[in-house]
Amino acid sequence: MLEEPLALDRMFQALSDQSRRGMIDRLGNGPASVTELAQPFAMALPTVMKHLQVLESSGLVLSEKSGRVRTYHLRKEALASVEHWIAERKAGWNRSFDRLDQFLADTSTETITE
Amino acid sequence: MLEEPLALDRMFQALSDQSRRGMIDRLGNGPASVTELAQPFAMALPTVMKHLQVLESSGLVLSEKSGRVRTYHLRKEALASVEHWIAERKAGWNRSFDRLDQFLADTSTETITE
DNA sequence: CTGTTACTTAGCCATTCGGTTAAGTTTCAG
DNA sequence: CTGAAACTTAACCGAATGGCTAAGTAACAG
Repeated sequence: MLEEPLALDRMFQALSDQSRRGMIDRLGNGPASVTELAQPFAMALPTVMKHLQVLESSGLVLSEKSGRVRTYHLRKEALASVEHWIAERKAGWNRSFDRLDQFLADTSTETITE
Repeated sequence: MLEEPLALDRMFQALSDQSRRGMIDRLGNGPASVTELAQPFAMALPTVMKHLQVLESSGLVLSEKSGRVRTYHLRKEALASVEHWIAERKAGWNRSFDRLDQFLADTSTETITE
C-alpha cells in the first residue's frame, strides 16, 4: 500500500503527451512493434523510441525483443495507481462535505448573515 | 464531446508533480491563501506561485484576489476529464477481449499448438 | 556474403521546468 | 504616514523534454 510518489510522477508525466497517449491507444488493440507504433506519427524513429522509453519507465507498457523486432504491449493494470489516486481524492472531498469544520463555516456564515 | 487533447496534456502535466498534488490535497480541506499553501513546502514563494499557476492553467484550481490575499480553491469537477480518459481506455480494452482479431489470434495459436 | 529491415546510440538543439534571489507593488494595521 | 504582510515581477540557472540527424549494430532474406 506504500504509494510511491515518484511512480505517480512518472505515470502522470507519461500520460501528459498526446503522442504517448496515442501509442497507448494503439497498444489497446494488441501488441505492436516500434515501427508499427511509429507509423501514425510524423516523427523520426528515435523520437518515437524516446516516447516508448518514457512509457515503459512509467510502467504503463512493457517490451521484449525477439530477433530484430521489439514488441510493446500494454500493462493494463498500471493505470490502477492513477485511478486509485483520483478515487482517494474524490472520496476525501465528499467526506469533508459533512465534517465539523464545514459545519462551523456554514453556521458562522449564518450568524454573520443574520 | 470534443476532447481537447491539449487540455488533457496540461491536466496530466499539472498532476505529474508531487508538490502540486500536495497542494491539491491541501485544497481538498477547503480554500487557502498562497502563504498557507506554501507553508508545508521548503520552497521559495515564487516557486509555489509557479506551481499554483500551472494548477490554475490546467483548470484543476481557481483563484481570486481580495485585498492582498489571493485565495485558491479546488475545481473538483475538473478531474472528470482525466477520469473520463481512463474510463474510455478501460472500456475499449475490455471490448477487444471478444473481438475478431483476438479470436483469430487465439485460434491461430491453437492451430500451431496442435 | 550482401542488402535491407529494424532498431539503437550518440550528439546536438531549442524550449520548458522547477528552482533560486532580488526588487517591486499593494494593502492593511497602527 | 510608516512599516510589515502578502503577494508579484523579473532575471537568471541547471536539468529534463521533445525534437532532429547521422551513424552504428543485429538479424533475416536471398
